[in-house]
Amino acid sequence: MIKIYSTLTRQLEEFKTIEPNVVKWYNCGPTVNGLMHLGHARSAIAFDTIRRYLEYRGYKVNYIMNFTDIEDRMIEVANQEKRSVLEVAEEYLSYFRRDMASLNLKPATVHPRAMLHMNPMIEFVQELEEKGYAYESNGDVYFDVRKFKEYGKLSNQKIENILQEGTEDAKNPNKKFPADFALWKAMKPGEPYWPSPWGKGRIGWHSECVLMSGLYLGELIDIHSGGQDLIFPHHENEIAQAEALRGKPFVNYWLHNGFINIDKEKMSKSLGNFVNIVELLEHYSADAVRLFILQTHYRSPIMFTDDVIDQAQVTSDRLFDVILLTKNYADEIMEKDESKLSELDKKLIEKTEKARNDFIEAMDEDFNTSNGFAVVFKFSNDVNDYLRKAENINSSAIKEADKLFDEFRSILGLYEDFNSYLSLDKVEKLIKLLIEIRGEYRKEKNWEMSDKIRDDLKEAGIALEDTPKRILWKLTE
RNA sequence: GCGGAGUUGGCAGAGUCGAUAUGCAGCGGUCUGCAAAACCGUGAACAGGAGUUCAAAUCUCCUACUCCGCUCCA
Repeated sequence: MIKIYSTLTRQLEEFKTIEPNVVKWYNCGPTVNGLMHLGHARSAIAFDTIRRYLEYRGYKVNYIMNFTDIEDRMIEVANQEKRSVLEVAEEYLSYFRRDMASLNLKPATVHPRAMLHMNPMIEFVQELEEKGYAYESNGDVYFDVRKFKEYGKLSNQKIENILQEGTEDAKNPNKKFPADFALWKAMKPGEPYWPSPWGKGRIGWHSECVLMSGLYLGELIDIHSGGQDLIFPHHENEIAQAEALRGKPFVNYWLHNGFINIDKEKMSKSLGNFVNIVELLEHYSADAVRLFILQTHYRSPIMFTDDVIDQAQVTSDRLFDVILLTKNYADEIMEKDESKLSELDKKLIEKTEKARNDFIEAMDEDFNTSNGFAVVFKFSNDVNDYLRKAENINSSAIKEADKLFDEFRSILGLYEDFNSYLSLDKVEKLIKLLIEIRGEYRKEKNWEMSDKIRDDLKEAGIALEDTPKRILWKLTE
């Protein structure tokens, strides 16, 4: 049984989907006005892993993650760079896709974009207005939070404590009440716009996600997720719109990931202390970054220091080694005689089963990847031990271990590409070395050994050709 | 001010009433022609104070400190 902590109830709850074996999940994605940084990566990796785990547990996960491409900051950046918002969005979007791929993040089922959904959003705001939850004011449209009695329930705040006087937004004279939030923003000079019943303007950020989640997943969804900073006001405002309009619940489980801190401060765009993913990946592998993030439970804060990510790199490399060694042996064709299982074989098989169960147990408890990794590391010790101590490596035992490593890798999103590890460059060096050694044998007229090397290589798909001047080699098959 | 999370060994980080978390780094050992790797063992922690309990890192209260949200932000 999977348990999930929901921000709304502030406790662990049994995970039950609306439809059997299907998860409807909306994750609030980034605003594409800059490069992907470690904070985005934390959120994306945490939820990517949870998604992968749910898939492992047999769910079909319909995972929607938006890209916000029209927003105050988008316009700001566009003006700074003297380009259109669309151009800015296109460029950073492509960078995001690139960085997400390099972190081995699975693409969402759909990545919707606000700009492409302007008409249904306008209709959505109109409906809110018709039902009396929204009011127009000088071309803006605001949500009247006092009309929604449960406002504040997600962030656990009383309406009178929200938005104190003196904050920028509370002073907005178009609002009836300081906490009211914009559904539609009237165009200012130089801004992009869409026509609407209230004049030229654009959609407010908080409406985008409600509308798009409804469009792609339906009115009630299983999971809605994002960073902890989105609890208020963003998700609070989503609930207000969705539930006011529809008169029924919007989301069953609210998931929020913790932040990454640098020097005891949160990493954020506004503080300018963020670490870009492109730059980080120049020094550390994507696997190390994923491991660094997943070693900590997704709701806890992470302190970023060079030391800690260095440690993660070492750990990641060690883990990779044992998985690679296992794969090397699992790929070999060995006699499969299960009646000849040694004590060590049997023990390894037992440990494999136990590790799988322990891992599932850890992950079932609100996706506790810390405990999950503890299981993975213990198991990797056992396998390392087996690989060195077993008299004969039994194919059924090592293949089970390899299979479990594959499961771990696919859930945690680690070491996806073994082929790139065995690069042609390395193969080339290896072949040249063998040719050199064979040359020594030929000098000694040790034809038995030199022929063996040539024959065995040929069988492995590497053909050697002895020509007068040099030895040519090529890969066959 | 209001709301929330937290303070665990050298570092990171789980655990939440009774077991050895785990990783990195130490230290010792095993293996070993050399090198490397690996495995095993080991030391070391529960912010401070009071209370509840047979038993508390784990529950309650108090104190101190940290972080987050209340403003665009993952």
